[in-house]
Amino acid sequence: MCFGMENTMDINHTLNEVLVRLFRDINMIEERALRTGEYKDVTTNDMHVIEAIGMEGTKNMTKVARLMEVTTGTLTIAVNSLVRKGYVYRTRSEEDRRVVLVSLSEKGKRAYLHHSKFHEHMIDSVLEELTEEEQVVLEKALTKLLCFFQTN
Amino acid sequence: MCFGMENTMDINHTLNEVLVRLFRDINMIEERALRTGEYKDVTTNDMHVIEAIGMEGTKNMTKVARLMEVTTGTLTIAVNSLVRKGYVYRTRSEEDRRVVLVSLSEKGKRAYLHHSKFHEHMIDSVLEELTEEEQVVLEKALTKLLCFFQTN
DNA sequence: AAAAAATAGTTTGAGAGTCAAATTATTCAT
DNA sequence: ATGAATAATTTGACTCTCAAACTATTTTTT
Repeated sequence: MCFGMENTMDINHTLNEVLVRLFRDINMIEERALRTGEYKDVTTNDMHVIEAIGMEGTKNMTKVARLMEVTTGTLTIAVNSLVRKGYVYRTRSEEDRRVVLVSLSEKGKRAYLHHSKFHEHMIDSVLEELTEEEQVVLEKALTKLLCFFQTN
Repeated sequence: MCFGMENTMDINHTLNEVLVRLFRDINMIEERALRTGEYKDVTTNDMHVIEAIGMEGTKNMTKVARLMEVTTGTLTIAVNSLVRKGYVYRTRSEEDRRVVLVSLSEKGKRAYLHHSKFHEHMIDSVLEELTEEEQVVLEKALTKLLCFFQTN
């Protein structure tokens, strides 16, 4: 009922349609779902930084940049903004004073959990209408899709 | 074999992993796959414009902008660049001189086909490992996923 | 027919995100 | 102790985005 995915279309075409939409809209969709209430000022990119920093303690800039596959210069700018907005702490390491350590503030941790809850909710919502056998097929297909990307 | 998706993980977790990766990396992945050879200078965004203009004749700016869900101002800039790079023609309508008509050049059409081939190849790669019933299940699951996005 | 309103597109100003290359500060190695 | 390597930031340039101002043209109203 969501929109016209009538079964007159062949599966190949339908799949292509769905994937094209997912590709094109996924970031916008996720951003819209995430930027609510307390987290109005968090962009998708901000959220990825928050995710990469993670809940456990601190990480240095190079490590976070590598996780995100961006340059440290790019990350510096993203972290500037997140520090300004109060999601991230930035401190200099005492052992090696070249190193900058970043970590999530309480607000940052709340945003992290907000984000994970969204993902859980999404997964649950998708899975709850599928049988176990169907879930296995979905997993197989998506893993294959990722595999295709990583080798092409 | 692509990466560690061992079956010790429960399916929910695996699915979440895959979706997170697809979310985060899909644009980068697609861009990397598309920007090859002749099409080195085509960004993902450029490709979406090319897709929205389409293979059949001309469209006006407003129509293309609506398809892409961006403002006409944004589209003007994208089209400037695509005209400069030789993928798109821009002409003024004779019937209504306010209207600007855009269409794909030969190079633009080749890029369009390059893009569709990539998608076809991708879909085939995913489907070739699934039985017909599994394909039906996959379609159902993905449609559900898209549905979730469009209503949440 | 003249004036006002509506429409199509471009331009402008501003902000986010990105990279490569230059720069600064610090540590490691010889 | 000097030179090389490393960590991060800064700079300059580009793309993508929007809202709002603007230009040109067409349509509607009076």
